[in-house]
Amino acid sequence: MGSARDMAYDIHAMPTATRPTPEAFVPEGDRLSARTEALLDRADSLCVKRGVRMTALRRQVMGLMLESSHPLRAYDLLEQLQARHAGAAPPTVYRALDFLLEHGLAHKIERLSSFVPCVHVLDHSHDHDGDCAHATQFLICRTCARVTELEDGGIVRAIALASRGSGFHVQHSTIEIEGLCAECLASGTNESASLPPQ
Amino acid sequence: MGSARDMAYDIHAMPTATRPTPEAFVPEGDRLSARTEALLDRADSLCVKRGVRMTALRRQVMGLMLESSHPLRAYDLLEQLQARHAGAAPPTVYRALDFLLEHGLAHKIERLSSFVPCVHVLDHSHDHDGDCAHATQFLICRTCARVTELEDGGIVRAIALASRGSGFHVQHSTIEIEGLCAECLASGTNESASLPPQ
DNA sequence: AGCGTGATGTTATAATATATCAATATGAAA
DNA sequence: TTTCATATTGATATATTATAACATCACGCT
Ligand SMILES: [Zn+2]
Ligand SMILES: [Zn+2]
Ligand SMILES: [Zn+2]
Ligand SMILES: [Zn+2]
Repeated sequence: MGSARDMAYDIHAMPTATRPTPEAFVPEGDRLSARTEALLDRADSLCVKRGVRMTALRRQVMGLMLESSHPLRAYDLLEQLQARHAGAAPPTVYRALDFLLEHGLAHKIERLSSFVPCVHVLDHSHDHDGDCAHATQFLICRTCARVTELEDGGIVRAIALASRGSGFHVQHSTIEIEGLCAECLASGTNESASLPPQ
Repeated sequence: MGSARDMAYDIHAMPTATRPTPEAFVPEGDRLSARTEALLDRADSLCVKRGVRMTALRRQVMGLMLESSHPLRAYDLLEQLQARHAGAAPPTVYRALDFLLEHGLAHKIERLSSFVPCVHVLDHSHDHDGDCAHATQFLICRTCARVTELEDGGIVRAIALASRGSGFHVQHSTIEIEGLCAECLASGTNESASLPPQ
């Protein structure tokens, strides 16, 4: 029943030199917000430091996520990508996502089979070394579908403690917390944003 | 109705008219362990208390999970189910799973798109009321693929605290912790059990 | 220019999950 | 018992999510 996801404003303000094909005569309708541009540039320079390439495609996918208020599914991204990028197919998107996930520039929300850009690209003290996989937790609002990324030490410690109690060595944790965000609580709106139950 | 045990695996004790094909003369090969039978009976009586029905199909699916050392995917269950239940199709399994999840008799491991029986069916002080949705956390071993269900208050409190800090009202949390279990740590084996990376 | 590597294009298919409607079973009411 | 409403299952089709496999292309290096 996936439908009616918001259209995202497009991505097309990349550096001209970066653009892959000459097929792109789309009249540059939709610009990215200043914030998005800044974050993309930040992500780009992180990639340079790490000796990996933030290609036009990857930047475009990252841009789509940054411009969205909520998590996007792979095929949402594909659809939006196709508007500008005729040949795009599922692997196009999944590869870009794999790269972004691998480098900690995006995260997958398992419960939603959806993806969000990492909010810590900005403040990355994480820069230099390869701690792309930081410990994160997500707050998922069932009403407005917005997702908030946390990096809460208390949760991490509690998990470490409980795991140690079972003799378990933690490598990665998926923490996805569903409920109602502060805004939706305040406004009393309660229509669920078509999230899976429970 | 006949005792729950009668229905347990004797799917062929169904009205003849119901049976799709005559091919089904499977001679009752596989018995369930005593532990599984006990847990099934426990689950059954929980259902009675709640006024819902632990049908033969549901019991069979639950039994398959209980007999497995690791999480099973829906189509794993389907395949095993089909050995006894000729007409089984994807909805057959997903419906049974929906029921079991709804009543807290099983859990879905999102990271693995797989399902495990709830270990707390036994000690359910949870009996009477409808707290089917207890707060759980899962330890997933990347080497042996076994999953351990926890109910750790420390984790729950840490999550409540962090969420409150964001003005967020928690309804449900998905906590899936990947790493190495005590046994695999001890034995030093490290071949991954084909789990997803990171 | 020639080469090696990583990135993308392209097609096909696997794996996971749900929609829909028909048939049947179940338990309670009449 | 018969009747009825509802829950469950059967059966088919399809939606959604994700990957395999191989060809081609772009980039950096010599
Ligand atoms: Zn992050
Ligand atoms: Zn909200
Ligand atoms: Zn449980
Ligand atoms: Zn293990």
